[in-house]
Amino acid sequence: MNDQLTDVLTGPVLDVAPRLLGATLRHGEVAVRITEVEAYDGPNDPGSHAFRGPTPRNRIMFGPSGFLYVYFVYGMHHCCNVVCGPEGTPSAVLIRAGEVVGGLEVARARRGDVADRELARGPASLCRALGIDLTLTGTDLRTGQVTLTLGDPVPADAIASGPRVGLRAAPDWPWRFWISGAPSVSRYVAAKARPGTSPTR
DNA sequence: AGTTTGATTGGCT
DNA sequence: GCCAATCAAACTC
Repeated sequence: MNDQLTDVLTGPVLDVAPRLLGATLRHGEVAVRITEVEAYDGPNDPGSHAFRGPTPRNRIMFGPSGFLYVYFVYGMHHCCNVVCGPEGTPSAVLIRAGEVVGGLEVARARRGDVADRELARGPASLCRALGIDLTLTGTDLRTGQVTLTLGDPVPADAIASGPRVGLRAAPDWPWRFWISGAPSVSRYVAAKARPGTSPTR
């Protein structure tokens, strides 16, 4: 079964990332329309978790496209990615933000007292609204508990791009894509400098 | 076996 | 604007 989703996701990550804008990610009742993503290009990308080769955490990225890669950071947050590219190419697209379009009550209960447009604003907030955690890494997005459904492509003139958020490596690559003007798009934050490292001298 | 760090968020000086 | 929270994974002996 070679559906449209598989075909699209198996392409180059820089094509896949903007194509995921407007797509719907669903887990149970909660569904999110994606408004912001970032591309990570495996072995060629010092910002990627897969840059230094396979590990227990990132191994799902080395398999075929169409699976969910979830990781845990800062001792409290989950972030989720869609694995893309051909098998053996560890590329992925980080799902950074979206608007809740289904299961609003459940999402509100998970997120607490925030405005609806902020329910899935930022990658960790999005995972929390959707109830995504480490147990869901490796989920098949065509047949699993978490599913991805493509929307109509967002026109190129409605897509903006810029540097990825919070990266110390390759901070200038403009591999973050978002729907221009969408209120759920997160704010840009530069990586914090490492102590003892001064930019000049 | 011990140390460092982080694809973040929310609360407070 | 700045900084603490909090721990799994990666990295370094």
